[in-house]
Amino acid sequence: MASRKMLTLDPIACCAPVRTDVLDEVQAALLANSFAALADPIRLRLLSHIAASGADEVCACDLVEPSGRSQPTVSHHMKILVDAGLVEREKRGLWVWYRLVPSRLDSLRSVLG
Amino acid sequence: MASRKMLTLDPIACCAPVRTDVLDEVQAALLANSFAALADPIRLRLLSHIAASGADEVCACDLVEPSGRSQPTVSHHMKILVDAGLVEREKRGLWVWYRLVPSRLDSLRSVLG
DNA sequence: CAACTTCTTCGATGTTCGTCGATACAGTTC
DNA sequence: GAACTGTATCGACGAACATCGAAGAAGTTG
Repeated sequence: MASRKMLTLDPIACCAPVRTDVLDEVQAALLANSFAALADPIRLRLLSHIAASGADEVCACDLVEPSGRSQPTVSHHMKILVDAGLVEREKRGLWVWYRLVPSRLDSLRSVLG
Repeated sequence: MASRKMLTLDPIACCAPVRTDVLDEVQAALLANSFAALADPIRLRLLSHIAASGADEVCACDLVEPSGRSQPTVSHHMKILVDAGLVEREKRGLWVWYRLVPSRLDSLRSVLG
């Protein structure tokens, strides 16, 4: 609002009342964290790589080379995706396997609609 | 692939072939930029504020106080949303009005599905 | 147990980001 | 034109981030 109505302009020009926010600060922080996980080209390509694979699991060892980044960097990015709940991690023997979490992607999608 | 197949473990344990990425580097960079616009709690609440208002336009002057940030900071964040194509800007008289761009939100949503 | 493999964590570095006060710009009022 | 109002830009600073090499942790092989 501020001092907007103290000016004597056309009253139609400004402003329609604004309802209360639907997102409180906690929700916004959580969502922002999830979107931040998607806000990096490497991570998007890692996700895409898993989604585009025929299998529903992908070995970590198959993510390093196509990403064009070092192995520690890929591990770092995968941790961010896992922490955001977009990907699940499972270690079997020496190898680590990643799976998408469709429900989490769905819930993010619903926020945009 | 790496040296995965040089080890003599259970061949079923590792690894299914991985298809080519669906996202090339250019697409990934563009998408990452869009998601980065959503990767901040203040910007999410600004978007939410516009969406939750009855009107399809919201005056910039009504975004500052509920955001809890300074006017320059809000202006900065709105510019990021506009540059990402998520919001449209229109100046009328002294005031600036913001509108959501549903088509852009839709296209982002479709990426997650 | 010793050597090896995969992945994570640590430490360091350069870059990007959010924030605000001060200032500049655009439009209105008198 | 002078004073005022709403918004954008500038400059600076601290925090967060991406990146990599090196070292550590977990697991396998012989």
